[in-house]
Amino acid sequence: MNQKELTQHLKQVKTLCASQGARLTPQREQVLSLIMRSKKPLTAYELLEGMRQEDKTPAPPTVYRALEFLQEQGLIHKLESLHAFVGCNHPEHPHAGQFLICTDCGEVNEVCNHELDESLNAVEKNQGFRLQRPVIELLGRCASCQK
Amino acid sequence: MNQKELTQHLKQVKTLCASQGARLTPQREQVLSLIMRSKKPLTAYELLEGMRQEDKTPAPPTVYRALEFLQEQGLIHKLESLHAFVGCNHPEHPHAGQFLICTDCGEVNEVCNHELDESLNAVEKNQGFRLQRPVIELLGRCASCQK
DNA sequence: CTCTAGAATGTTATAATATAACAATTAAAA
DNA sequence: TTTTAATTGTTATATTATAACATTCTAGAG
Repeated sequence: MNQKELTQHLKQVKTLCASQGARLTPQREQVLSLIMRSKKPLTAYELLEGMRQEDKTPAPPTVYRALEFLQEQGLIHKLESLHAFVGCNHPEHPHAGQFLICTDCGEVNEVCNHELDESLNAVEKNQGFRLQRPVIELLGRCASCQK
Repeated sequence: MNQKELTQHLKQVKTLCASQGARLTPQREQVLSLIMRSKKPLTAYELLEGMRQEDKTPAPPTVYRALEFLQEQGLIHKLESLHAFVGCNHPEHPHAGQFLICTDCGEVNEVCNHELDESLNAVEKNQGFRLQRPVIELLGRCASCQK
């Protein structure tokens, strides 16, 4: 996401947070910006690096707290298989993500496959299971890396 | 899995490994047994505890190596969202697992949903993505924990 | 059977990820 | 303005995982 897109995104996110009574503080906004600008998922410690100022680096709890907040607001997703975080492009309606993760170039693509959603619903029904947090991370090689 | 089932399972697994030229050493067998007997997924360090003998505890690389071997042989699955391992009940034909994980009681249920598999195939085709390792972990509440 | 190469294990150290606990500060609400 | 709750700062430490190198074991060649 380039600077222009980011500005636009942040504007939308601020409105969203305001409507939820959630406070997007400067620190949280900084973490979100770092994530949205990155082409690749970022780990907590990579974000800490990114937050470093001339004189001081924040401590781990700082970034983990920001990440917790951003996840709660549905502004980012955590990729369990990578211990890393990616931005959510559709924060306006909460959803669990489905991710295609290229093990070659590292790019991550959030997809919204309806059929897959329905399969999950079916599993829920069959098993009497109440799904709260689906983790769908599809690791493999993306189209361009196969050439 | 009870003692009798475990014995039966180990017998099958030994045959399987033999046919692959893979060596199921006593240590690897011990780790597999601990995992198969457990009702809950076990972390690497829980397994280390389980491997402790009167006088000495093995070091972390010991258990991580055994876990690596067992995963390669398709005898166990790693749950990324829990940093823990569960046994595979159908090691005879290799497969990626789909897991229902109860966040209440901690039980894990490996399911084999065909529809879900097909959805994954569809995603692959649509996106030109070559799926190598799907991570499907469905966290929620199991039927009995909802009562 | 012996030798040897490769596999497996042992050992030490440390990297990478994540959270607990409590203090200080800031913002919102009464 | 006060006071309450949320946020941030700080220190320490827990948890998960791997690197690097030494030693031992095992299967197969000769």
